[in-house]
Amino acid sequence: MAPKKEEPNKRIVNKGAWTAEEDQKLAQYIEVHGAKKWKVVAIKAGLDRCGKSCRLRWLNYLRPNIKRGNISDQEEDLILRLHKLLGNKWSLIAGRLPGRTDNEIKNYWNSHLSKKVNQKQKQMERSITQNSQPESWNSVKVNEENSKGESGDSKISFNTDKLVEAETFFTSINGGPSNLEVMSDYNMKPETGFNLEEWFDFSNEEESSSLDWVKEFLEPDQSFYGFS
DNA sequence: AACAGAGCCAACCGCGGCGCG
DNA sequence: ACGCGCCGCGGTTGGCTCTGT
Repeated sequence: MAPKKEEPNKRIVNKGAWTAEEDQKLAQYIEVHGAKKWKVVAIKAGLDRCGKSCRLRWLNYLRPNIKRGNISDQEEDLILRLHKLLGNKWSLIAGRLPGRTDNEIKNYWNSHLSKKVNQKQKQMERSITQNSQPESWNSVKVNEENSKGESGDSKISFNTDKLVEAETFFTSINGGPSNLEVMSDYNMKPETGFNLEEWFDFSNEEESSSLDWVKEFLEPDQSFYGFS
């Protein structure tokens, strides 16, 4: 196949790793003009990058208050719990972890936690063939279903086991909803009553840099997936 | 010391949702 | 109502680093 001809008026954009100079240009521009209209940001900042690339770089690397590495046990436990509840909704999970990005959490899950969960699951499968079903079995089964999540599907899947846990979870939080039964249909986006995505919207929260809410959320049982 | 394989993470890609003309 | 462009998300990939042989 012949290579595509470059369109005459099409900007040529850089790809690959960002240089320190590019970082500086982007950060300086956003500091002055703010982070909106990424396509415009890319052009006005003098970067040969697409808007998408600028957005990603800013959100995952340059944005202030970003925490990098060293995910604490508390954060890990929270990721496990939220993933169990939401599946691969990385942006929602990241929204509850101040300073963490969806990309970082996704990477952390794929490289660390998914293995842990799989190991634990296999361990349980072994024990189930030998003995009776362990108490925490349902939790792992639910997670397995979530992990299968179809790509591009914006719906949040629920099954009955998960709903029971979700209700426990939300009612444990001040002001949490108690009408999750309206969400009992599988693959149903909560149209009435409680809206999960709304609950995970922190745009108006003042304490987004604090993990205090986690203390309310975390139950005495620190080993949600059967390990801690 | 050299190589291979595994692990990790930054960045890209494709798709769906949304707003606007 | 429709088409278009932009934005945001989740999945995937490429390349660098680490570890074992």
